[in-house]
Parts: sequence; C-alpha cells; structure tokens
Amino acid sequence: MNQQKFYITTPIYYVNGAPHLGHAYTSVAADVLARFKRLDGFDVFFLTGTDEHGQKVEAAARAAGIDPQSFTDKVSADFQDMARRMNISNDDFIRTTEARHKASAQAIWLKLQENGAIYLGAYEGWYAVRDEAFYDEEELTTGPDGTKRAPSGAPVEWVIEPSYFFKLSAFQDRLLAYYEANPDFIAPQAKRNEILSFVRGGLKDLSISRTSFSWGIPVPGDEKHVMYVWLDALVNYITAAGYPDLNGPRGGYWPASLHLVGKEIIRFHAVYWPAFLMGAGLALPEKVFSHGWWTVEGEKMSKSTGNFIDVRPLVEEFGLDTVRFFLLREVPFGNDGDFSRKALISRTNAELANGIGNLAQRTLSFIAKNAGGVVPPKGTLHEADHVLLELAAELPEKVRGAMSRLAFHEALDETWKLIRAADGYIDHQAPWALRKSDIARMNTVLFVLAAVLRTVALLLQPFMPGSMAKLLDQLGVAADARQFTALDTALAEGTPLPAPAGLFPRFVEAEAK
RNA sequence: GGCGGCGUAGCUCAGUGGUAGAGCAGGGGAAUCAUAAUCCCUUGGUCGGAGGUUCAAAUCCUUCCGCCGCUACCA
Repeated sequence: MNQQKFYITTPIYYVNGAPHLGHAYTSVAADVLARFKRLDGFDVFFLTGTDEHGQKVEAAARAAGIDPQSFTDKVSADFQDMARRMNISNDDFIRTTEARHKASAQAIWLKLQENGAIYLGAYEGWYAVRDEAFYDEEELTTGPDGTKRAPSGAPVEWVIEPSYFFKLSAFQDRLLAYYEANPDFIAPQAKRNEILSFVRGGLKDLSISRTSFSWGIPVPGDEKHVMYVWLDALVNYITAAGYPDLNGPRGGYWPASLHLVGKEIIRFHAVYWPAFLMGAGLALPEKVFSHGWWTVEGEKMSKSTGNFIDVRPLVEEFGLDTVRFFLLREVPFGNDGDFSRKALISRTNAELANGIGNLAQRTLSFIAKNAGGVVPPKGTLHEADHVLLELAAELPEKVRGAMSRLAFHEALDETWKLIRAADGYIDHQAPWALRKSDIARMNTVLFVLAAVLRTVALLLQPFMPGSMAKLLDQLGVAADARQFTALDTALAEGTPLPAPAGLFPRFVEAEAK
C-alpha cells in the first residue's frame, strides 16, 4: 500500500535561551497535526530540533564561560526534554551542529553557487566594534563630540567587509508567480498579504556569509566565512529528508507538507527559504503557516521583563493533557492570545472536568453498576438515538475539515457540541428511570452513549493522547482499533469493560492565605 | 508616510446582502446517573461614528475615530 506522505516541521529553536511557552505551543500544535494525520492513515514524518550557530550563541556561550559546542549541547538537551515532557511525537530531532547538517548546508551552498545564485561582494554599514553589530543610519545618534554613535552609545565606523550574496532580487518575479499559483502557500491570509506587499516592494540581494565570528558552518572553499545563520537553519528541513541524497529512505518526504512557524519568522520561511530552494532547483514546501503569540496574564513575554514561562511546571500542576488542550482550545490558531491561570482553570474545569470527564464518568459508572460492566446490547433505535448518532457520524468530516485548515479550536468546538448534545440526551433519556421500567431501552441508551464517547475519544487522541488512551481503555476499544478507520465500524456489544476511573479531576484553587 | 488587519451581548469570538448568533459569566426552574457535575428556560447588543448604494447592509462604497501588524540582512 502506498500511503500518502505528510511531512510537518516546527522551526528549529534557537538555543540562545531556554524553552518557554512559545516553543511548547508550536510543538504541541505540530504534534497534534502529526498525530491526527497518522491516525488518518498518512505516512507522517514530523521534525523538530535546535538551531545552534550564530553570533548570539557564540556570545551566550562565552558569557556562560564554556565553549559553544558544550553550551549548545546543554540547551539542546533542555529542548529535547521539553519535547519529551510535552509528549511530542517527533520522528527526528535535528541539530544544526550535526555532521549530516553541515554536509547538507555545504552541499546546498555549492549547488547555489553552481547555479549562479551566489556572488562575492561586500557588505557595508555602520559597525560598532564594541557591540559587534551593524546599525542602520536611522538608528544612530550623534554624540556630544559630533561622532556617530550606536543606540548603546558605542562609537561606530563605516565598515566594508567581504561577503557572499544570494541573488534574492532575481527571484522576486518567480516568488510572486508562486504565491499567485499557490494561494494557500502562506497562511493565514493576513500574513500572506504582508509577504506579498513585502516582495512587491522589491527584494535586495541577501548577505549570506559572515567573517566577524566563527561559530557557524564554513563556506565551502572560503573558510574565512561562515554561512549566514538563516541559510544554515532553513536547510535543516531538507537535511532531515536526507539531502543531498533525496533517493534515500526519507527522500520521499520532500517537499515538506507544512512548516509551522511563529509570526516573527514568517518572512524567512515564505520568502528566503523558497528562493533558496528555487536557486538550488529543489521543490518548494506546500504550506507555511504562521501562528500568533501568547501574552501571559495580559503581559507580553519579553527579555526585558523576564516573564518567559516554562510550561513544565504548569504540566506538573495541571496535567499534560489539560495544558495541551488549553493551548489549542483557548485561541483560534493564527491569532494572538492570553495565557492566564484563571482562564486555564475555568476552561478546563468547564470543558474537561465538567464536560467530557463527567460525561464519561456518569456513563461508564452507570454501565458498571447497571449493565453488567459490558458494552450494553443495542435494541431498537428511537428518534432521539438517531439524532445523536447522526451528529456523531458527521463529526469526523467536520473535524477533518477544520484540521486541514489548522483550525484546532474549531475542531474542538465541533467536538464539544457533540459532548453537550450527549449530556442533553442522557438527561432526557434518563437511564436511571429506565432502570426501573425498561431495561432493554436503558441498555440501548447506554450503548448509544458509549458509541458517542468512542467517537469523541478517537478524534481527540491527537490533542490529549494520554487521557484519550485511558478513555478508550475504559470503553474496551482494542489498541489496534484506534485509527480513524475504526470510526466506520460499530462498537462491539458485550465487550467487557474495566472499572471506570476519573479522567480530568476538577481543579480547585487553594485558598489564598 | 505606504500597505494590510481589526472594532458585533459583561468576556472571548462566529456571522460577507434578506427578520442579530455561540460559549463563558449573570438570573429563574428541574433532575439526582455522575467529578455539586448535568438539563431546561432566561436577562443582555441602535453590529466603533457619520453619510451613501439597495426593495433589503453587521455584511458593499465613502469618510472619520480607535487599536494592531508589516515596511529586510540579531535570530
């Protein structure tokens, strides 16, 4: 069987700081999509990793008093720990300091050179030796003695340094034609508009080598230069597919189906990266999706306030699936949102504890006590049963549609409509009354509820893998019957069920003293 | 300045020409299987302001006000 391939990536995270909520968000979103596609029968390759070169990393290592490689080893390990603790199902974790990546980046450089997309020129600008940085004319101030100074106060001088350039300007028309021919390449729409406007405004050639520091991949044939970090970094996506040998076991995954990125790096992925690929004669990714940023308790996360939050303590306190759910439920993907303790508690109590948790508990404990602890026999279906089952039968396509647009919150919203409908159904059918009057009818009602719960649990697996595995266990669904194809088969009557146990405890905030 | 987005119930948002919607929060009632969870009913908006097109506008046009994003070579 030739499965359809789905290759999804997170950005590789820059190791000059520790992992925080923003990184976790991208990874969880990518993970949910990867899991969804696997359950839906795709051959998925899911990549994440760390971006480890560049001046900032070199400086951060120096500040920490260790060599850059030891420094990046440490920070990269922390990102890998976060991925593990968030239950991220990546198939590979790439580091740009790995030999396979150096080989790939140098190979693509040579290809670009061979294709005439690279030339040696000079980068000119106002440079502050003290800051080791270039500044724009507008950023400069004039000191009391009439000399130009950087915003930091450091003196600047006009520096001309040799640099290799990528002929980005030559790709403007081809990029615009590509955006035109592939209207969904950049999403959401507002970001596409920004990129279109940027590219239409004219592209300048891009300086793609540096001589002012050495922590990077050497330029082949001119080792005084290291490669510009973004060229180095972006290439990771194709390195993982085996480049320069795309005939290997993973070559079939290229081009990537989806690059998930934060909105601050959309340009690199939607302009530079496709241009590099065009220059190297390689296929372009199908889609780049830019998601929004989180504020925390209404405050922007920033270096100056130091209010970056690590999700790991939150996972300890609230549970992993609760945090995963909240991240994708609270805010439409693509929008900015606010992460507040109050919202996390009220959202998860209302929808997890009181919603699916309570529905599962009331159904399963009723079955355990009154239906012999097996999936009850289905009798004749009434109108109300058909209505609810029909709603459940329509859910997979609704969720699939939402997921294809990366509308996670919409997929969850549709699922919760069914959960609320099931709560209404159980109240109206009142199996606790049927227990005394009509056992066959009671069993039918319980069967319908169990069937609906199975549909919900199967579809929610990507979002909350641990909790939904528990729920499926409690519904007696075999481990090999949890792919989405199982949605087409009926729940087996008479299957013995284990004792039910709570899924999502209600969170009660400890009284402040 | 240029380009783009947004402004709809207390909150978060859906709704792109045909009698204003959802969830949460608020109010009233019911039920008791369940994690005191659930169900039913309900309060609440001159859809940022003004003008225009149309038989009909939250939805199209003009203008004004407010908020936000992009406007490249640190990543």
